[in-house]
Amino acid sequence: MIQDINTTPRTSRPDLLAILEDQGYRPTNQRRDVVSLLERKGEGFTVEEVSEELPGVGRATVYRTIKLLLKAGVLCKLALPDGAPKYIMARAEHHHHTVCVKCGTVGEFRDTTVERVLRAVGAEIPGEIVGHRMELYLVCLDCQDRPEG
Amino acid sequence: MIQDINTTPRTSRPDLLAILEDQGYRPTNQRRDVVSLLERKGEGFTVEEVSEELPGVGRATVYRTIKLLLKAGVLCKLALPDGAPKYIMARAEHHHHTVCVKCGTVGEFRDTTVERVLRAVGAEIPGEIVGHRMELYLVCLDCQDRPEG
DNA sequence: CACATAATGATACGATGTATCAATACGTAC
DNA sequence: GTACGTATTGATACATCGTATCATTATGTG
Repeated sequence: MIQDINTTPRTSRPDLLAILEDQGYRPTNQRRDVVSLLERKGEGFTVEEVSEELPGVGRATVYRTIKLLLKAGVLCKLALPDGAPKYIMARAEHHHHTVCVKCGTVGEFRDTTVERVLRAVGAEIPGEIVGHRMELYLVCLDCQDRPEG
Repeated sequence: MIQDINTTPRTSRPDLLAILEDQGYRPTNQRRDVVSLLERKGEGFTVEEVSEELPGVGRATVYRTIKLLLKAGVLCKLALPDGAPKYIMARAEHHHHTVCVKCGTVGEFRDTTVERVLRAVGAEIPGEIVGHRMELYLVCLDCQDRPEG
């Protein structure tokens, strides 16, 4: 029922730049730099963090590129308990995220039951469901092992 | 299974100021002003909006008071699709929110299945679940009726 | 009343973006 | 390759959502 997709291979590294090109966007050097860094990172990052690591690319351009990748569906934006945003490479399948509230590590899971329940709930709520957001917050095993992080 | 708690009476208007006093906070005039406004609003608001309606209370104090109410559990903080925060008076029972992406109206629902599924998912994920976030985004009936809102 | 402390407000600051707009790079047509 | 129109960029300013600081003020208690 539940699939820990962390142990399954990630969708074979998509060529993010090619995805942008397919949508009619130009493959500029700045975009090349950004997606190249994201492909190396992948495991949960903030935009400011990316921007700091790319001093040669303007901050606005980093935001713009990440916004394009979000729209293209190759990035997910998720929220920490306080609402702070965090990004992670998306998978092909719809899924949800877990976030360790101590170390910030992001995990992923997929559970068909969750989707079925959401659909059932949606069917009984007036209005047309157009999306949802769901994150599980946890203390990961590593952080449990060292109580005073 | 699903309860539309929008039609059930809200927890008999709690005296927010008394709740703060019970926690050892002083019932100042500013806090009185803030909670009085929140008790009249209730249906989804931002802090800036509250602050603008209370020119006599400093912006920082509004934020501080709302933070106290959040900690006390009498307010919920939820996120719009873009992550923008919105607050609403909490109910006694745990519940989730729906947000109309057109008009921003917040609704509430409670579904025991959702909680059971989340517990089941949590049991199979390494680490200790300490919280979750879930919002449904929809286009409410009113907004469906006027297509170009 | 006096005193210790909690609370306030002004201000500055930090994070997360978006809008503007002149300068530049890119793709295409020749 | 050149010229041209347009997409993109970067600098800057601005908007939102908060928090930190700190001198001033209000509050509760003895």
